[in-house]
Amino acid sequence: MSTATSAGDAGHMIRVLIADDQAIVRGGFRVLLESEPDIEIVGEAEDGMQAVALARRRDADVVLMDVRMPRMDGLEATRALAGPDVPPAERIDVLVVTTFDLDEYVFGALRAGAAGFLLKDAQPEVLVEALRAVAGGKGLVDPEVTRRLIARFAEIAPDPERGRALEMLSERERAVLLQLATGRSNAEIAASLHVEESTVKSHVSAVLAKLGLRSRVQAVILAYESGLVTPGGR
Amino acid sequence: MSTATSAGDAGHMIRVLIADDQAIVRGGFRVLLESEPDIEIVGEAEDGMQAVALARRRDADVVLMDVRMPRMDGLEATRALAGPDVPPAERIDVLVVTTFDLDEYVFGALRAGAAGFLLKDAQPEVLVEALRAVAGGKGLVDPEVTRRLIARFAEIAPDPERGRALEMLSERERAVLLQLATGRSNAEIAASLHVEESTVKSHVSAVLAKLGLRSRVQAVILAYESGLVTPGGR
DNA sequence: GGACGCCTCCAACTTTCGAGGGATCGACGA
DNA sequence: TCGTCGATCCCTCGAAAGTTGGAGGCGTCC
Repeated sequence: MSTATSAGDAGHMIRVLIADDQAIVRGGFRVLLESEPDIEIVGEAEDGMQAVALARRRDADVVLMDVRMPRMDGLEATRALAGPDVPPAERIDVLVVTTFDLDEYVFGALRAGAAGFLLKDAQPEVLVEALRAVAGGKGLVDPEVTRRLIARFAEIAPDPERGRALEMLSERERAVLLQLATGRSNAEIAASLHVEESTVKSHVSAVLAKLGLRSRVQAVILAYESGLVTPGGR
Repeated sequence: MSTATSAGDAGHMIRVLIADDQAIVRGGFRVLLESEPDIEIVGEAEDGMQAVALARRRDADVVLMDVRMPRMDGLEATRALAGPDVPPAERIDVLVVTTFDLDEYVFGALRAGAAGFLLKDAQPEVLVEALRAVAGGKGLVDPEVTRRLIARFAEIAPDPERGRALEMLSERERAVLLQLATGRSNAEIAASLHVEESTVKSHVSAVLAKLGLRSRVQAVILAYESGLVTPGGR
């Protein structure tokens, strides 16, 4: 929350690395960006490996990342620079720019930690604007793909309303439900919680009774539907 | 895919309805938009009820929707105009514009079917641009909130990689897994699939064996984690 | 024609669940 | 102080869930 020192600051240049396997494309980006007073191109990479290494060595603020690249693709490289496994202090923002408007790329890039996603046919001003937004701690998704992103989001987003029911559970019962949702048996939950299996059974029964369910499977489903646990559960 | 007749077309005006409970705000939007040659304000509403009714009666292309409103809030109104329960032909695009940058509003609006989400402190040009984008079948989310949208998306998006395992299942086995993920018992699945319970047990055992799992609960978890089923499961 | 995978079913068996009783203890509020 | 609630444990018992080892039919591929 405090890292972004307002990118457009006078005197503070946005250090950009361009990663694309085609020299022509890199050149295009370069001429486009070099005319901007607040943007500085600190390097070019022609594959994902180079992109990750150079971004770190040159201390880039933002990496302009293509998806299709040899050796390591843009999504993997994004994961290495901005993914959930990277310590927050070491993260480098990534703006993914690709020719291909594929869900696989869009959702993949965003899951990988990209802060922005643009199509290469976007207006040059949009690219620059997106770069500034990303460097400023904001995000930007091409309007062309935003609709699909929203649709997908609506599809997979849990309903917080359904989570209201979970409020009637005691703390311990919620803990047990959390364990249930990992697929553990009563015996395993007991071991993990350092209590007897009989106790776990009591809790499970209480959970089912309070939520009006008939089996642990239904409890797990509710845990997912309500957002108590998420597929990417970290 | 074919509806969007390129909003900025000469001769084709974007019919906009403004929904906000504060007259001053409506007035602000009005003067801002009336100077645009391709935008036509077809009405104003001061609550959600009015917004929905007027949008339909005036055949609006886009509704500029505030969130906090009396009688029916903007999220509910959005659901009524663009929600998943509305037949595609009757849907009216909604651009949610609010003062408050709350996750509840952002995610709520997008889940409700909004095509765009802006904060009221956005630049006027951005608002106009967003309006055109939405009318053109595109989407737009304020860069200020896009980061959080992406982060949330990454958190809840299933990993398609984990779905690869499901490919080794037979069609019938996948059908059984789908039923499992609704919380049905073996007996209920049997009834629903018009087979004997013993058959269902065979299939369930096969599913568990193929996926290397030990209980139906784990199978259901995999179904969610892989995206075979989603919380918003329609 | 045989091998193979899938779907359907069966029976017998073990293990796990989950419900239905209790019980004790401590905390907290009326 | 009493009542309530949560957490912990106990036991019983019936009902699910899963395993194992079949079997027959059906289609495909070689």
